[in-house]
Amino acid sequence: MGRAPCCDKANVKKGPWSPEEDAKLKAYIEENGTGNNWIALPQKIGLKRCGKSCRLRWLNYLRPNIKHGGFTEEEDNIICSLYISIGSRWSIIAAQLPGRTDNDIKNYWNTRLKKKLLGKRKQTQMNRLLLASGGQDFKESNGLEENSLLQNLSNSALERLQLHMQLQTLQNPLSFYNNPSLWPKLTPLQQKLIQTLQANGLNENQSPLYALINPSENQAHELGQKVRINEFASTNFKVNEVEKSTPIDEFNNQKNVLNTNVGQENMREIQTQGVQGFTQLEIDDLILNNKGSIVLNMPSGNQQISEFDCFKEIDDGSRENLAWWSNDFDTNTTSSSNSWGSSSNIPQSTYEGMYHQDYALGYNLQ
DNA sequence: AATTTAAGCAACCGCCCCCTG
DNA sequence: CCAGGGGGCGGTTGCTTAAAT
Repeated sequence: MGRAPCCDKANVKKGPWSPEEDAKLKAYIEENGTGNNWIALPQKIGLKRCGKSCRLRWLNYLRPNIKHGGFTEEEDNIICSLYISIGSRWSIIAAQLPGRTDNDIKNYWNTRLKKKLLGKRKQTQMNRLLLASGGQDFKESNGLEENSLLQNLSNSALERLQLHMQLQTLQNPLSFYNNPSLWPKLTPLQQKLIQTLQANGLNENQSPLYALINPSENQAHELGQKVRINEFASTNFKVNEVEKSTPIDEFNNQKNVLNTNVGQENMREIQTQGVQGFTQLEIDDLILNNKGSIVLNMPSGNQQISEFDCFKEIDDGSRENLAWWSNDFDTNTTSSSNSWGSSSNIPQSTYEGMYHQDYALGYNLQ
């Protein structure tokens, strides 16, 4: 049993409003107001429209001082900053822009502003992060649903994170994302491996051992998401490696991965012939420390970082902001999509604190 | 010039908050 | 205190127009 509809669906007109309908509605409301009852309004005027439809038409097009199109650079900045801070709370965003409606801003964001912000090239870069983190694209490409780094992020949060990083990169070329010196360090043995390869003029993929710590694209695909995440970690970002396995599991996992990744032949080659410049102990160490899951920088234990630690170098002191990316934010603070109004159950201080943090960043979108 | 594809946008849908009786 | 229903909201649809082929 659903609830009763707000109007007689069979007897209401749908679709675009005619000038006559607009005129009727506008004239009536200007003279009498809405009477605080939208549902009853169309009957009074003699309009065959749903009350909600009347309300929408009035709020979005007929009421005075509505602006359409021609968004200014300043408005763009405000929309973007607020979107990053609070997500798709269009009514709140609209409240900061006199004359703009939530619907207009929503459409503007979805069709233009988002594209303006995320250029083609940067989009590709960010997709890599999403892929590596188990984002939707990657899920679709390999069907994996579990073990994603950012699986606690909602789509909206991911998008905001993406935008935040994008803007961070544009604004600060020395930020974490653009600064290799901030990227995680290789272990001494891993450095030695790479140096040895370079010294011998070998391509990385010519070494079966190297494949242990840097699987190729299709190898990663075969191995699934876990490897993919770490592959990305090895070259670009610190990411979180969720270790759920027991040591025995890890051992078996390692065997499976080695069998799949390097192949029986390569493993035999490594084990029987060794690798030039490396002792058997070092080879074992490399294999063991990389655990088959190709954990380059987080072999085990202490080097692991918590989920959001990986972003703490985005800009120092702003780690608090990152809480707003998480699902906790979306679910815990907004039991519904529209609980952000003046009657919100969120303490005002929290709201203001959140609001000012990113808003103060004053992103320049040019 | 005709057709297809993409973009823009108005309007609808359905959920949920909260007021009222 | 509770249930019903109106208002408000975000997500989505589908129509129109513009651009590309």
